[in-house]
Amino acid sequence: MVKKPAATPRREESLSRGRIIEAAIALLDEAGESGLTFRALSQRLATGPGAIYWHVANKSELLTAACDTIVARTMDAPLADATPEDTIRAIALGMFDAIDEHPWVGSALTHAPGQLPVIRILERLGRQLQALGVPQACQWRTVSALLNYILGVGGQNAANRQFAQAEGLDRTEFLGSVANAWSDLDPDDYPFARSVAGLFPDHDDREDFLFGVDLILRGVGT
Amino acid sequence: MVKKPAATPRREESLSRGRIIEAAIALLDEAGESGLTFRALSQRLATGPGAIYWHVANKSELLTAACDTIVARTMDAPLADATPEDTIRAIALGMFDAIDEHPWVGSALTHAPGQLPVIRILERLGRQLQALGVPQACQWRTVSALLNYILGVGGQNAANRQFAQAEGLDRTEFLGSVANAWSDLDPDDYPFARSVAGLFPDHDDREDFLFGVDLILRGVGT
DNA sequence: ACCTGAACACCGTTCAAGT
DNA sequence: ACCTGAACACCGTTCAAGT
Repeated sequence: MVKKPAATPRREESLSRGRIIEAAIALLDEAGESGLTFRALSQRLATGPGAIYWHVANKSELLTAACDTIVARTMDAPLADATPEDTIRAIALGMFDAIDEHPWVGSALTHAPGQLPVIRILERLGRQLQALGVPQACQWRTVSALLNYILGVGGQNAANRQFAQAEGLDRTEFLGSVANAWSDLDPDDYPFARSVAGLFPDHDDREDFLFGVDLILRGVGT
Repeated sequence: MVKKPAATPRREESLSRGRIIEAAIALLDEAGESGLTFRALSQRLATGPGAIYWHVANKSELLTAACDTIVARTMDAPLADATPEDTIRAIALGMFDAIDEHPWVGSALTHAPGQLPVIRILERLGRQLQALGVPQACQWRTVSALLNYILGVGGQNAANRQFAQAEGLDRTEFLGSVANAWSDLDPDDYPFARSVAGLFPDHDDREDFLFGVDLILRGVGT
């Protein structure tokens, strides 16, 4: 008598877009950007790869949707009443911390220009610029500047993490290896990079990030 | 008598790292980021995929090397004597234009944190900040801010191009479709995004970019 | 030393077939 | 309507074998 091979365990709830996105986030957090695979995802959901396509158009849409879940959660966090400047700082720091916790969000944002996750951030920043009295004609350029700075830092952070992970280094080891590489540069060609490599391992990413936000805000104020 | 199948045409010069990078740049310019494939590249070089690995460690190294060629060319361009501020503007604009011409450079930069292409930009910017009299303790944070802004804009530009190309739209059509999508947002949830969508299709990316650079420079000056 | 190209271990995506 | 899973058309990378 031929016995059927042990069936894969039945999932309890039926598939849904929400459950798929939830599983994608968990996978991305555990295994990084390269860990999100339709095969790995369908295994986690106890289904076949094809099933996911019933609820989601393709991988890019899935990644953007996962990113949007994190961004929405971050942007919906209530903020204490504060000056527009402080609120902008809080929004920016919120994104910085979210990307720190979910590095894949940094690169997902870069790959979804003009999409909902980016719009959410832009909307919150823009309102504060209006409150700040930035003239209408300058509002677009000013949010753009703030947003692009935030996206730039986020992308670099994401890439740093991925790089470190690929080499099996932790943050300190990775920064150390970069600092070493910079110190070995030709003194004639790269005096500045060398001069800055020394104080590199002790710096605080978060403080540096905020410094840049303040630089822009100071520019807006004048 | 068995005839051998027509041999693939012999290449004239032998393979070298330089020729591979050159071919990679041509391929990236013609077919975009997704066009760079070891198969496509080896066909263009009239060789097998394995041959490339003799000269180049892997795809990521190849992409970074191609990116570095463009960045080096851009950073080595002589600049007219000018104030440090104007020189910084020229450096930033040089990168903006290079990414405009080679959109893949924008995303390659994001994926090579702390690597040579980024160092080249950082070095040039940093020297101007020194000339500007930025105190040593602030130099790292200030270049970081400028650099991250440039990388952020570059990444967005690259993504915009890729998106437009994937949908078969030109720049104007793409901007129009984004503006439409923004105009359809819920008026209660996204008033700012909607207010800004209107003047969206006529804006000048390059001017917006420069506006952000000036914002940061103004912040540095105070 | 340098090159060849088949083979390996993956991908995202599709689609006939099932329930 | 929703799910299954084999199949398709790709990838990057390796490696025995050639010159």
